Formats: sequence, structure tokens, C-alpha cells
Amino acid sequence: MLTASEENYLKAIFHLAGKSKRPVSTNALASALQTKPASATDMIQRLSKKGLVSYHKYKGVTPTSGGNKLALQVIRKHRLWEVFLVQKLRFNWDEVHEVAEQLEHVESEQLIEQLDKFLGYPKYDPHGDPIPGADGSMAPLPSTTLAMLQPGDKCRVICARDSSSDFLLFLDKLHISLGAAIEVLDKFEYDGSFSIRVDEALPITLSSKAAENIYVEKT
Amino acid sequence: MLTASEENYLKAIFHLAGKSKRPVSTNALASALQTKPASATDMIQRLSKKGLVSYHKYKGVTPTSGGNKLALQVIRKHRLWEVFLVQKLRFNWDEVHEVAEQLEHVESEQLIEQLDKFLGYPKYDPHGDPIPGADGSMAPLPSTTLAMLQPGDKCRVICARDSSSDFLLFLDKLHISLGAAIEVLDKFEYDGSFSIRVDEALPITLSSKAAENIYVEKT
DNA sequence: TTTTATTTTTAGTCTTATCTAATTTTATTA
DNA sequence: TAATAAAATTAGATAAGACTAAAAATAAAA
Ligand SMILES: [Mn+2]
Ligand SMILES: [Mn+2]
Ligand SMILES: [Mn+2]
Ligand SMILES: [Mn+2]
Repeated sequence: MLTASEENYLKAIFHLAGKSKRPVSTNALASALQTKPASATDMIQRLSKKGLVSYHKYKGVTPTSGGNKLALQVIRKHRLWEVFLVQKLRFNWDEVHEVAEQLEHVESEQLIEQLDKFLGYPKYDPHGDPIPGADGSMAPLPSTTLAMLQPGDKCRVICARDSSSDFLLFLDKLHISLGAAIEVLDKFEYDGSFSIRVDEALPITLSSKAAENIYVEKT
Repeated sequence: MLTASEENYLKAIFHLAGKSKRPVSTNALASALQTKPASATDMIQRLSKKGLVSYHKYKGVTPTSGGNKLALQVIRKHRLWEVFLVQKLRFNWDEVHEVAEQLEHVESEQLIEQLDKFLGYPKYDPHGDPIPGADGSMAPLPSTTLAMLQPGDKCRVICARDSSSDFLLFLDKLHISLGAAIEVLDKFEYDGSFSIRVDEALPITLSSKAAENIYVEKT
């Protein structure tokens, strides 16, 4: 088992390496974790001994396939907790990170699987980032906005594209929350506005500007 | 701020000292935490320096008023998480402790207040232990069983008195879960059995033996 | 009231995770 | 290419939290 610190480093290496798995420099890692390069080197060597990262002195570090898998599981936990905090505990979009950063280290297979179920197996976190499955698989980044839908289409809200607090406050006023089920009733060509139904409530009107800033997945 | 280890020790001292605040011996503390007496002494001295416990060499240790307050806050978090695990994530009564033991150390005022709200401000945990309020106040131990109620009475399920897995499985079959709202419809004097309604569902019959083993609070 | 047993504390060691300061390697520039 | 700057590593220190073994204090028994 990994310590919280090891998990944080592994996750940071995973993120910094990106899709192309380019080597992560010691300085970049240290600065991402708000620590010193010497500490990063220490931890890199420890993770390397455990076979979780591939490391060549002065040449940077990348996750191994084993490290990759573990990093994805930590990210899975982090993002599921973020969904919980926003959808169930009514945290704001920008208040969840710190807390999820702690919760992600709680160790219990059962906990995370039941949480996933409780949340309805969400595919995206409140920032629109895909949630890895138990097997490490991930949905593609969200690309459909509410504005792309046609009357009769149904969808679920993933996240806001424009995550300014103004916009989020606006969504809150309309009771459009993360994970809300939306049905497109009508689209008015005149100004591109929509008539929609949110979570079985009475129909409301939404401007094209707002619709373009809401990422959804069709259901 | 306290480390997880400090919180665990403080909580154990609080529990072992009991209501009468009798001094806790080093051996008792070590054995409660499954560690060695030398480690317990170490930690006792650390907590003493922080003013959280009152300590006299060879004479045992008790929480100070400050330590008491902090211990109650950790217990509050522990028990609220236990309620969450059982009521929301469908954990069994006896599966929650380990996980709550980890979750209790997550640090966020907002998290615990929102969780409390989300759970409907429960007064008891799944083991029937009262949950301290944010101010440290606690409800008395549960004393009312379902069997004590009369037709027309309404209540909420606190916990099982007999927490054998047989009985818990039986309750599960009847869809009587922790926190369930129960209405007593009728009481049959012939055998002491009850007709009750659980969470607005169709009426069911409950034996006197079962009713005597369910602790409730009247609503 | 000595002697013996138990409990508790102290002394010294280990691991994890951090830091600063010094050194080494790599990259840049003249 | 040689000098300099930047990045990375190593050396050495510290703190938390655990351990074992030894010493000291207290409790129980003879
Ligand atoms: Mn973290
Ligand atoms: Mn996120
Ligand atoms: Mn704990
Ligand atoms: Mn409990």
C-alpha cells in the first residue's frame, strides 16, 4: 500500500507526463507539489524502487504501467468524491478540490464502489474531467453543449464550460445543477434560445449563450 | 491541528476515561490502540505538552477540557460518517468502523456541517451511540423500543438492540433500515405483535420479539 | 517489611517525509 | 570549446511515530 504522500507524487507525475508520457522534470514536480526539488528527488527514488515510475538520473521520470494504473485509481477516487461534494453536499465547483485531495487517500474498495453506485456511476467530475472506471478506462472529454441538441433530445448536465462564479450562480438560480436531467422541448430559431425542462420541473427558457456554455451527455 | 495519530490517541483516552474521568493507564491505552506501552508514553507526553491531557508520571492520563472538546469533535465526525456509510452507501452495521476510522480525520468544517445536514441531523449512529453536536452536546442513550409505542405513534429507527447478523438480515428483508420512518397502525394484544407502516409503504406485521429489539425515537 | 512481579518510563534505533546547503551534471552562451 | 548558468542530486539535519531492550517506579506477595 502507498502512503498519502506517495499517492500525491504519483498522481502529479501522471498529470505532468500527460498523454504523450513525456518525462517529468524534478523541478516541475516539486513546484506542482509545492515542495523542494530535493524532496522530489527523494520520493522519485522511492517510487522507482517500488517499480511505479521509470527514472533515469537527470533525465526525468515517467509512470510505469503499474504506476499508471495506481495513479488512475487515485484520480478515480478524487473525482468521485468531487461529484459527491457538489451533487450531494452542495459544495460549489471551486470548493471541492482541497477536501477531495484528502478523501482520495481513504482506503476501501467497498467504499469507492458503493460511492460510485450511490452517485449513479457518473462519467465526469464537476470540472468536466472524465472519471476513470475501476478498470482505468475513461470517457472522452465532453464535447456536446446543450446548444447542439434538438427538440426531443434528452441529456444530463456534465459541467459548465465557462465556470465563472457569475455563470454558476446563474445556473443555480435556474436549478440547473450538475447531473440534472434536461429535456429539450423547443428551439427558437429567431434568437437561438431554448425551451427546456430540468428534472421534471416546469419548462423554462434558456438563451443560446447559456446553452453554449453547458456541457452535456445525451441520454 | 492534530495529526491522525494524535486524534486516535485522544479519542481512545476519552473513551477509556469514561464519564467519571478516571485516569487511563498506559497499558490500557496501548492495548486499545494495538501498540506498545512505550509508544503510548511517547504520545501521552506529546499530548500533555499541547495541553490536551493532564498527565502525572506513573499515575495515568485524563483529557483536559480542551482535549475533551477535540475528542468529541472527532467522535462526531466518526459517527456521522458511520451513518452515511450505512444509510447512504448501504454498508452493513459491522462494516463501517474501519472506514469511519479513516474518514474521521478528514479536515473540513464545511464538509462535516454539510454532511450532517445531508443526513438530516441524525442524533444516533448505527450502533445506537449518540452523535455529539458541533457544540459537544449529546442526546441520552436510546431507551425507547418499538414495542413501547401505541397505535398512532410515529417514530424513526435508531438502531438494533440485538445486532446479530440474523436479526439485521431480517430487518433488511422487511425494508426496515436505519433512519426509516415508522408509523404504528395497530397492536394486537393476543400475541403482542404490531401492524406498522415503514416509509409510507404497505402495512406489515411485526412480532413482539422483533419490536422489542428495535430502538426508536418518537417523532 | 522485604522480596518479587508488574507497570511504566527512558534510552536508543528505524522509517517516512521533509528541509537547507553543498556538489555534480546538464544546458546555455560567449 | 570554455565559461557560466540552471537543474538535479547528494549529504546531513530534523520531526513524527513507531519499535526493542533496559531501567525505574509501583503494586502484590511472602
Ligand atoms: Mn491528495
Ligand atoms: Mn476535478
Ligand atoms: Mn481514526
Ligand atoms: Mn459507532
